[in-house]
Order: sequence, then structure tokens, then C-alpha cells
Amino acid sequence: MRVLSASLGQLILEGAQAAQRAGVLSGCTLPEHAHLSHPTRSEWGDYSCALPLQLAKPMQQNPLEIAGQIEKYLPDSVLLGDTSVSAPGFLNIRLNGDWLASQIEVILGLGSAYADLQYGDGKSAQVEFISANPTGPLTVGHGRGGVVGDSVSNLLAAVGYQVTREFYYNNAGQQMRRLGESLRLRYLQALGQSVELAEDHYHGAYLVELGRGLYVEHGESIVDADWEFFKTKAEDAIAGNQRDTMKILGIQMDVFFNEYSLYDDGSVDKVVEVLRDKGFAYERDGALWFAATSLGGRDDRVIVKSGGEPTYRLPDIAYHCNKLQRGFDLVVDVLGADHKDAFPDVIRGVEAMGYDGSGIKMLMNQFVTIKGNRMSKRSGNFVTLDELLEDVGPDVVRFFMLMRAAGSHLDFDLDLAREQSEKNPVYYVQYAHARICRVIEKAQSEGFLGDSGDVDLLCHPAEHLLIRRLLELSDTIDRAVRELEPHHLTAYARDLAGSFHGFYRDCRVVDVDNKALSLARLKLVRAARFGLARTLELLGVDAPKAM
RNA sequence: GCCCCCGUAGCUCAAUGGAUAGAGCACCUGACUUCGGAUCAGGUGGUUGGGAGUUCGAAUCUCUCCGGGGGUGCCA
Repeated sequence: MRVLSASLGQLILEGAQAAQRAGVLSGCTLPEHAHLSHPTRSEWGDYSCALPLQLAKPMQQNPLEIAGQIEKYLPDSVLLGDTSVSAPGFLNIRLNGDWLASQIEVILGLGSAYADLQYGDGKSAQVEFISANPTGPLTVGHGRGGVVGDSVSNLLAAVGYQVTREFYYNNAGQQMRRLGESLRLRYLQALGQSVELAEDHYHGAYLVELGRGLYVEHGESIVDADWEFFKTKAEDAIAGNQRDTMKILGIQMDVFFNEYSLYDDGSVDKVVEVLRDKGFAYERDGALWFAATSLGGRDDRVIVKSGGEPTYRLPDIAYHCNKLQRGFDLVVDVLGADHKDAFPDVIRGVEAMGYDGSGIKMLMNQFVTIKGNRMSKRSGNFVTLDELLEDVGPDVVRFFMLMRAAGSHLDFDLDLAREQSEKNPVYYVQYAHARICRVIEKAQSEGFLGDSGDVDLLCHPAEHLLIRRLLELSDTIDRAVRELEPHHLTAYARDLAGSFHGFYRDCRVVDVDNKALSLARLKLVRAARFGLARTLELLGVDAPKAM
């Protein structure tokens, strides 16, 4: 399917070109795209375009006159219904009702993939998200990144990309030592020893439980084990817990990329070697520095500490080189706000290594608060994603996380999320789907079978609006992919559900006294089911048949 | 100090340089004895944090100030 607003914009540009050729508009350069919007008043049609206003200056002509000429020279197209011009210079378009009705058959023919696009065909994309250290349960912040990353993955697949969902398993480095030490101390506490955790240890209750568990299992036999033993115990338990949580949230990773492998296969050493050879790395104060400033960065960065241990930046660069070596056309890093500043340095590192970093995009998501409370993992004061999921369920978590632009702070409204009523926007959308299923069942029970309906009978404004909305799923997918902003889907889901509810009120579907119209409307209802189910699928939210 | 993100209705947030800035929640008033009322229709509610600038046109772009968050580690 094609993006409707883009097709209309193309027609308008063709009209402008034709008017230029006819000499009624001056021959200035036209923009590549004509932007369309939905007008606020229904008498202005389905779409309006401000192109004439933009052209007024370069053309040295009155915008209303420009709009009139473009209207006159619009090419013949089945898409176009009434057109009009309004002050101060808008060109308004109403879609052709017959064409709209005919699109129902197109949707039914294509099924739930009807709105998919093809511009990613033959390309591959990798989306890295969550990538939590195995040092504690997933937080609601990880949940946001997870839901955003998973939906972006769905969206990329919907435009044709072969998508790999990847979790960077960050299990080397100093944090893991702290984790091992923390668990060792918790175990010793379980033995009754009076030892205290240091400030930079992990204080969460989950390690207390793990420590007790180790005591129950091993007694005092591991009292002399070192931090690495405890690190492995903690890591295994926590990673398993994280995967369980992701499963509940409906996230299925394709690859768990292990940081250790970058050391094992020499990738990390290779980065050091190449950066040294190219003069992008130098020694100072016993440490190895990456000369980020020579590549436009603000500060040079340590990549190997004076003790010989790499900082996180070094394996990060190696990892991103590895992504490009695997041939991905598009790489998306879904990062929390705390990792945002490190991203440009990684890209500089990748480019210093000789790769083209332009295909690597960052999707930053701001932190999440619940009822206004900040959460911090090291202090142990946080609501886990597990707890949130148990409280309100995965559908509500996913939908709420996707209601906001990723870059906006998200204040999770627990009271609203717990509300199982009309107040909750998730149920508004799911209810529309359940209602659709019920109408279809009702129609079958009343003997409306088969697909003989004639869609030409559908000419009610509420029907037209619903069809238009269904077609706009392509626009929504296109925009969400272009901007890497999956939250457009939740807004669309509410609009589409609203259009269906409006249609349901105005247009009775199952009417034994009007079989022909009933059969036609039934087709529209089935098409609406594809649209709503697909939207919910892209969001990762269940589309229930009853609720 | 410096860098980045955010600031929009009482609350939580939308809005691709375009028309009278939109939804949901809250509050108020209504709706088919028929397909699910978890719905629908209407109302109240705004100096888009303040100020200046660019533009025919600014929530959107620029500058400045204020407020919130993040970063500025040889932590990740």
C-alpha cells in the first residue's frame, strides 16, 4: 500500500508543475514534498495543503490565486473528490467517496498487512535495546526502553526490514566485581557474620534473598569462595530473572550479545591497535586515551585505565564495529538518558576505525517516574518491572509506555493504569476490537454470511471517516519509522478506535431489514478489525475478542 | 561552570513552520426499550514558563532569562 498523504502531495506538486508549464504560475523551483494536514473544519475536506502560501513569495503571486491555479491544473486521479480553496491560501481536498469505498476490498484482499510499506525491502536492521547489566532486576526504565525498542522493531519489519532484536549482555568490567562482592557479603550476613556493604555495592533486597538461598543450598561450604564465584551465581540468577520479565512483557530477543566475546575474538585489542596506528589513541598518565576532540568531540576519553582494564567505551566501539561488520543497513540504539552523551563518542570511535557511522541511529528515552518518585538501582529503592507487570499487566504497561514521545519524561500514572474502566485508554482501544468481533459474531448468527457485500453502498460520513482512518495506518507507520517515534501508534490507535465507535453509533451494521447494506457494512467492519488488530500488534498489545 | 533533553488546559500529554493549539482524566449536561453504555453527543477549562527576534504565518526556528531532568568518571 502507498502512503495516502504522500500520494496526494504528489498530485498537488504535479498540478503546480502543470500550471507552471501553462504559464499561469511562475517557474520557480518547487519543494520536493508537499506537506498535508487535516483541517480543523470538516467543510474544508479531508486534507489541506499550505503549499500555495509557501510559494507566494518565490512566485511573487497571490497565494489564493496560486491555490486556484493548482486546483485547476490538478491531474485526473481516482483519489480526488471535491477540491476547494480557502483563505489565506489553502488548497483543500476531499477524498473521492467511491475510491474510498473501493479500498475496503483492497484491505480485505491484503489482510492485516494491508498498511505495510516496502521501502525497507532487502535491507536489514538491528535494534539494540534494554541491554541491562546483569546486576539487578529490570526496572520500569528498562521496561520503557524494552517496549520502545520492541515496537520500533515491529515498525521496521512492517516497512520491509529484516530485523534483529539484540540485547547487549554487558557482563565484563568493574560493575560485575561489585556485584560479586555484594552477594558475597550478603551470603556472609546470612551466615550471621556482621559485615557491611560499601556505598558502591548493590543494596537491593534481591541479593539478600540470593545470599540466603546460597546459605540454604551450600551451608558454610562456600565461605572462602572469592567474588568471582559469587558473581557467577548472581549473574545466572539475575539474567534468568531478566529473561522471565521480558517474556512476560512479550519481548523476544533474537540475539544476546555477550561482551566477553569481544575480548575473546580479539575485537577489543584490534580497536586499540587500529586507533593507535591511526593516531587516534595516545598514552597519558599511564592510561590510553581516545582522541575524540580531533574528531569533533568535546573531551578526549580514557579507553584503557592505568591499571590495564578497559573502560566501557572501548568494548562499546568494538561492539558497534561488529554490528556494521555484520552488514546491517540500519542500526538503532535504544538508550536511556544517562547513556545519551556517550553515544557520539561511540560513533566517532566507529568512524575512526574506518567505518561509516551514518547508519547508526540513537533513540533516547527519558527516565520514568512512578507517582513522582525517582528510582535508583544502587540505593535499592525502586519498583521493579516485575512488580509493575504484576500490578497492571503487560498490555497496560506497553500501551502507557508508548503513549509518550520517548524523549519526554514519563510519569507513570499507577492509579489510572490500575483502572479497569472507560478511564483507561488501553481498554478504550481494546473495547473497540472486542466490539468489532461481537458485531461480526452477531452478523453470523443473524445469517449474514459470505462476502457478497457491495462496498459502493457505503457513503455515510462516518463510514468515509473510518475508511480514511484505516488507510492512514500507512501514514502512521511511515512517520513512526521516519522519526523513530512509536508513540504515534498509540495516538493512531485511539483515533481509529474513536472512528469505529462513531461509526458504530451512526451506522447500524446488522439490520435484517436491509440485507444489502448490512453485508456492505460488514465488510467495513472486517477491514476495521484488520486495522485495529494490526495497530495493536505493532504496539505489542493484545487484541481481545471479548473482555 | 559547560553540554543535551523537557516546560502546552486543574492533572498526564499530543500537534510534519500553517487556518479558531487538540486528546484523555477531573468537573458539568445529555443519549437509541434494537448489533456490548468499558460507548456516544455537548459544555467548562489556554498569555504554549517569561522576554526579544526571524517569517506573510511560530508551541515548533534563533537569542536570552527562569524552572525540572540527564550528562560532564580511569562507573556502565
